[in-house]
Amino acid sequence: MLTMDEFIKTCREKGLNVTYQRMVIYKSLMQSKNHPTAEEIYHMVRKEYPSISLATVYKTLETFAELKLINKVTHLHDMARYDADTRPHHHMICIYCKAVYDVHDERLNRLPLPDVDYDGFQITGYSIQFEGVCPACSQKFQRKASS
Amino acid sequence: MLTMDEFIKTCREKGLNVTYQRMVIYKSLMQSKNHPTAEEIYHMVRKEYPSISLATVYKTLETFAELKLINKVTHLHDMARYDADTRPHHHMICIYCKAVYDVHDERLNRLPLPDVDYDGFQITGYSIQFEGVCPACSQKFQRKASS
DNA sequence: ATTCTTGCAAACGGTTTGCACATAC
DNA sequence: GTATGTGCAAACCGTTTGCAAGAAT
Repeated sequence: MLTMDEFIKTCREKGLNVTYQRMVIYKSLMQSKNHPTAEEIYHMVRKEYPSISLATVYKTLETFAELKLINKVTHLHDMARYDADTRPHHHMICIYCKAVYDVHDERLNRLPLPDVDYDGFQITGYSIQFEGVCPACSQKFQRKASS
Repeated sequence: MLTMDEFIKTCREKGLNVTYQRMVIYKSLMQSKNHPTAEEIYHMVRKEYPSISLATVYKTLETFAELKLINKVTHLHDMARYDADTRPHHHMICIYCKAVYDVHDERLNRLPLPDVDYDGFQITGYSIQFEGVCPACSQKFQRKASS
């Protein structure tokens, strides 16, 4: 959540050309509260810059996310994944290979809910996504880092 | 995670015909530890039942998930969503309209990690997904329930 | 016999890609 | 001037759909 000046400075620092498109896209995302999709951002941005292309929006968002300027909320969005284990449990996702492991830990099933009624939102349950590095990728990564 | 007998019984109870395809798909998912995709299940199932079609696998998994026989791990998998707020925070997802709200609550940022080194998996962070009903859908739902 | 399910192929929709042109530096 | 980014259209790929044939009840 940067000011426009900070955004421009950060782009320069990260070796990213500062274009009008990038500024408008960042501003739109910053002003939006709903975690919009690329298509939604495209429609917002077109009001201010009608000639922008959808492909540019996709490329720009992906670039921002790689440089951690923004976050992709949906880590595992590429393909649906299923689980036959319907007990309440949590998941651990390898940031490299996207493997999903189960976390069964009773303590995590008794979190205090943030508020029974948060902004009028009625919470019925939750699940925790842990991020990290799986054993296999940990090996690869160490090998890569030490070579 | 049902035995095959329980699975058959549950299908009958839920008004689902018991077919060989459904049994093989459920068994494959049950034996798999990696939260497989539809395509992965398709390949596993084909070893035991080569003539099965990918469309059947998709339809079957969706049917199972609707009846809560299995879980879809990826709730928001349909489209990528982005967020300009890079501070650590959590999300609340409306199960009806899939709207995503932010949850900023300091207490939730200090969870005890399940184990520093869980099965060789190095955890670097986490985020919590709360599920529930947003104010707008709550209204719609109440109206529907009381009419 | 009726209803539900399957398999196929075609359609769909979100996302990516290749490439020529334009822009930032 | 060179490297980088943009826009367009086509390709891609995971998923869904319509429908005729087949299986479960």
